[in-house]
Amino acid sequence: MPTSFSIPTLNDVARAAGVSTATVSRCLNGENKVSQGARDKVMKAVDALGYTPNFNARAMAAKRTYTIGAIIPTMENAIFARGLQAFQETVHDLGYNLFVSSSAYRPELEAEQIRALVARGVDGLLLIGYEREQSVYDFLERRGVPTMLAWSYLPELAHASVGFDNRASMRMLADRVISMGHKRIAVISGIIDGNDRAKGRLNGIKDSWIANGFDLADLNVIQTPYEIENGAAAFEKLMAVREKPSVIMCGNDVLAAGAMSRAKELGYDIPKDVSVTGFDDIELAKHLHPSLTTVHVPHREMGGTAARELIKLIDGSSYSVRRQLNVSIVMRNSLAQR
Amino acid sequence: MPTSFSIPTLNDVARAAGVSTATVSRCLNGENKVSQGARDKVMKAVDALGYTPNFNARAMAAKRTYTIGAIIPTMENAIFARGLQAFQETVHDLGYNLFVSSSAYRPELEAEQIRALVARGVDGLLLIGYEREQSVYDFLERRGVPTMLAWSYLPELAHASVGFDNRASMRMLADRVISMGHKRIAVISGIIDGNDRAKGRLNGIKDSWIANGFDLADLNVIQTPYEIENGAAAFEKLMAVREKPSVIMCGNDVLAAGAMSRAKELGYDIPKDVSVTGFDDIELAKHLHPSLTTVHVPHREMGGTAARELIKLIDGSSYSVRRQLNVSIVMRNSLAQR
DNA sequence: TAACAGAGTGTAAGCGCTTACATTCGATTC
DNA sequence: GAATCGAATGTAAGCGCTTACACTCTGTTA
Repeated sequence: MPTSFSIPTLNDVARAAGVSTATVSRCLNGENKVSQGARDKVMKAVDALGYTPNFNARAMAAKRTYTIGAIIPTMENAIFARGLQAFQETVHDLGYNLFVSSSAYRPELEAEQIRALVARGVDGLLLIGYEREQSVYDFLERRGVPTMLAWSYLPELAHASVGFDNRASMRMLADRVISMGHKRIAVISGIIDGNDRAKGRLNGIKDSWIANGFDLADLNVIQTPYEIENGAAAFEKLMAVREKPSVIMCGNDVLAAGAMSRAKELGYDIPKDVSVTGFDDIELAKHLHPSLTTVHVPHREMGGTAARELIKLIDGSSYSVRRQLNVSIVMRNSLAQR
Repeated sequence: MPTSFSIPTLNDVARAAGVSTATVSRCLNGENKVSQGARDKVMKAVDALGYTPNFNARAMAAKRTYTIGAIIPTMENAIFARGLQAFQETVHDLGYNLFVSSSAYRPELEAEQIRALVARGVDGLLLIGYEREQSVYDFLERRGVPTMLAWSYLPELAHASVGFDNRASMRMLADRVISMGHKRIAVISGIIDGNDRAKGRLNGIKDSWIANGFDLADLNVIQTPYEIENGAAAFEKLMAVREKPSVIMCGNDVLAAGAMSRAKELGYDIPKDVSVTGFDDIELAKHLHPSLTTVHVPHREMGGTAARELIKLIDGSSYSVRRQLNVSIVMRNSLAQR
């Protein structure tokens, strides 16, 4: 008999309802081969005892957790917020729970978190980007954990993924910028080491720069972590040269927001004195002044698709998608003809 | 003998190392009563097999998970980011893992997530604010799950908490605003239903308003979810009256950012035509133009303290803190004398 | 030299579930 | 009326760990 101090178990419920543990379990798991009478008794007992199934025991016996893990590089800014929100809503609708952790852009921390999540028996995993040690992929493979990669797309990628081509997208924007007459471009990039998205975006600019006949040596680039303040500092540094750039292209909207902020402080008129571009099209972008020209990423679509496809994988589908999403340039007021 | 397809277990390691499962377990859990020889054999076997402990089994046997759960209202904007980051870093340093989920400001979702987390055997819980159904607290009490409340402070609160007095803080700001000569205040508040922080902040303004001899009927308030766009829309609505307010006080910096954005679009000069204030002092606040006058909340300190105190509770301390943190007004350029 | 302490190790009993398999029993079939 | 069937239920064997308890073997102590 359970004392008032102990947590009720399946056994307690079974005893209270006068049925076997198997029947209780079947009830709780929505199997249909339980009579109405038994079902009623069980539910009454569950309520009376305030029973909640022990998840760990369940996971152990069933080897299924209905839990998905997601590891994102940061929660500090809005970059992943919208996509993750959509991912979360979708997995929830499909009957799964989501656990999120953040790796602070550190590969070794990500690896540790992957192990922790797998050890907890997650049914599937969402990871951002594709650039990580082979050993991580080997581990995932060996443990048979379905994994979805998002935010990046490479046609030759061996893994299930839904994302966009960061390099081509940024190149598209750079082509546009150059076609508007800009001949002096400076770049505020994210840290590219271990970050394929940042690397792709920077390379996209370089591709365009070279293709348009410029010299790579003339392309001034600063790498800095994605924080507003860093964008501001980088802007100041890039403008402290004799031949000032006519446009500053930023690796994402957060850096661009920082750049624009410092620009105003220093008395530059955007876009008359200098143009600024971003990437991502976070909510803030259109509320900046002037509003920010950037690359729109369909974050919600990406999150939703990633969720649905990952769950297909979990359900045993052997076809692993590689879906490329379309991005689009959003022309607003921070970029002007030169 | 484990096939190449099966996941290695403690048993496999024990067999490979030629010791008992108890010895392996003791090794892995850092107990000191294992001889160096045995330890070496075990570690070699662990490496060779690529063994990772099954977390669910461990949780079940040990009734301890070294995992803490946190449920925050939203990940969509930066409000909770800094505090949560500090919380996460601190629990990590103390040997715990953190699982985060977001409730989208919906109490029933929060309750569901609390149950899920508790069922998973988290050792402790971080919750935002104090306003929730008594049944939730009863459940937590019954299950003996140490819980820390943050972002709010009420002296009469029965639970462990570390936060600040939202009402007094906002009142302090409102007093300051009124002392600067403002006689027509309008408010863009968060949704107060089920949100004690938003409610406290709004009441703080009302307290000040009344104490300074004004009529509550003259205080124009709009409630809206914390999103930039909503702040913009609310601003427009509040300004569309004959007697325009001289200052718009916002429930947080996100709403203020939206308000300022729309203000510029509509051609208002801040702070000459209308002043704007925020709350939280997120990174964006000082990068807005003009920079935003707001209430600085020591988010990192709050997160760190919450983590340390929660873990004390988990470790059996019966003293549950109720710590009030000091906030401060940050005077910047969006608020002017009137 | 006998008794004993203590360090290192092993044995095995759970932890709270799910589920394969066995059992029961009334309804149906011939 | 016997044989058969299927739906509802029960029995009990794990799932992979931790840990109380028992045991062995040194080195000490009286």
